Amino acid sequence: MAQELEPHRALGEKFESWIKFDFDATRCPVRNLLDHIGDRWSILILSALAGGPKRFSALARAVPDISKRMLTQTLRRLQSDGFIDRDVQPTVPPQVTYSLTPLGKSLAGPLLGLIEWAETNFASVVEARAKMAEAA
Amino acid sequence: MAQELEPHRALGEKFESWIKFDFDATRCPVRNLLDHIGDRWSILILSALAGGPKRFSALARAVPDISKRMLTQTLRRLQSDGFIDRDVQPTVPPQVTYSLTPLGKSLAGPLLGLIEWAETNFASVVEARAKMAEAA
DNA sequence: CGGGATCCGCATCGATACTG
DNA sequence: CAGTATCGATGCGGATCCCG
Repeated sequence: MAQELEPHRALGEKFESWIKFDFDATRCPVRNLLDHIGDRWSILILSALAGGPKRFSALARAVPDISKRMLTQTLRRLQSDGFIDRDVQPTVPPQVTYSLTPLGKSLAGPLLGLIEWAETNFASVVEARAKMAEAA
Repeated sequence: MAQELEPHRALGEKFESWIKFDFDATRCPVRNLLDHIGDRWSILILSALAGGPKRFSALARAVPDISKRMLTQTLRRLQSDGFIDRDVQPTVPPQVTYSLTPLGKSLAGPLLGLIEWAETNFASVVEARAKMAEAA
């Protein structure tokens, strides 16, 4: 009846195939992606840049609770993964603008799916947690 | 021409709306989801269970490099978030089976999207990293 | 303005040993 | 079998100071 395999079945089959990579993070695509954007900040930064290019200080303002250290670190990593571009204008004072690469933009689709899920199902999760808490 | 907004544009607009939550993890759905399944193991466990219910030891075998400690901890958390069910058969020795709840299954869709992206774009990421490395 | 360098606390996680 | 308890390392991440 469904035109495709149910998502969770498909996910289960995917999982089986990962074993072939011996769960080596350098070879398993999923582990690799998780290791690189699964941290606290990457998805936030990527989302912030999704609306258009932003300068370093603008990013810092957009994500108020990130330290400069972590912002720099996260940006470097996203850059070396090919998700964002770094454009330096050698003016005084310097202007550095970050923007999504085509690869970065292509990641926005899947990310958006996850985020929309979070928004629609947030209430259910909170409810589930409340039930667990009162059971304890 | 696109029947919907380009994904990265849509993501950018989402991001703007998160600011209203003051980036409080207890109220912002996205931060909350990230805090709970953004760790190293949750997505792996969820994927392992997507193929069908599994017992504790079966999960340990499916994800070889997880310690019992982390497996237990991750399972408890996924359970309290309402993603998985824990079924205990009071036999000797005990049998504990974990399975995805409907909520957990509903998460499989978005997750699958992300995973398929990782598989198709893994090569590009590796290539980007190689370019960065040689530039240094 | 856009970082780099350094110091350091704190939470996370792994290994090991023990239990019902 | 399916955990719990305890200990210890490690490394993430914040705070601070400095620089071109």
